[in-house]
Amino acid sequence: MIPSNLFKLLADETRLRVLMLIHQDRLCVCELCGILEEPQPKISKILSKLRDMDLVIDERKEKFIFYSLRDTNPLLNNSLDFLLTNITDYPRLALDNERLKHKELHIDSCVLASITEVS
Amino acid sequence: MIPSNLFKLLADETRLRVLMLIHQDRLCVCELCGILEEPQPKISKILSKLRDMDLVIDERKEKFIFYSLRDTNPLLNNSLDFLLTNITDYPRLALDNERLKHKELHIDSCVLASITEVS
DNA sequence: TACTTACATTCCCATATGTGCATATGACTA
DNA sequence: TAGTCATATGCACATATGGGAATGTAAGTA
Repeated sequence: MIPSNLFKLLADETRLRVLMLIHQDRLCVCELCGILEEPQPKISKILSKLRDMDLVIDERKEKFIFYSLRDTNPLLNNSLDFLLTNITDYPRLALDNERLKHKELHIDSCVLASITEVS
Repeated sequence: MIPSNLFKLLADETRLRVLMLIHQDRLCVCELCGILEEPQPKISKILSKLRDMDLVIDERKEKFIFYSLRDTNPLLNNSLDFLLTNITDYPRLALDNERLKHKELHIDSCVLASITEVS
């Protein structure tokens, strides 16, 4: 992939936040919605685009589909890792990561059930 | 700057090519046009935007204005450095860099004169 | 002062793309 | 088999932004 097109992926704030999260963890759509506080169709469309570009792994577990980032693009990984390393400089991403770590406290109980079962 | 906005800068191919070049060297507009084979207003607009964002240093030498990238944004530097390190994976950028190294061969003689004087 | 050269800017347009709302799909369950 | 929940998709719209052509500006030169 041409580098400017890769950066285009990272140029949308919500999409970047999604990428950061699934770069670190396997997450389903409703978990992402919960952490990011964004509407479900928005998240689904983002994941749909990433799926079309073959950048994610999607696995169904019962009613949920879990997404994680495929480790194939060095430039993508470098960018996300750099942000992760310096996450304190990026408040929004840092907050997302806080919520990721404590995701049980921030999402619906139905999702919580599935998480405990999966993990 | 919010990271997605920084990536937006890198998401345009021509602008990324300009950034890569002035990250490595002090170049005037017509040198950039010569190396990139892009029209002058296009390059000027790109530099104008970068200037507005306070990302470049511009210095006039006689008839020419030389631009270089200001070293202030860690995410920007990390991205450009990564591309530079892996430049063989990015043919277009690699070609630009070839032309940068041999720029005397690719640009107008009037510009050549200024280069030899400056360097 | 007129001219040339390097660079900047304006205007207009085409295009791409993110968003919201509504709805569809598809797997699981009672 | 009907219903529910998680996820996906379609449509319409607003917006942003890159591009080209023409023109403006400003510094140096004859």
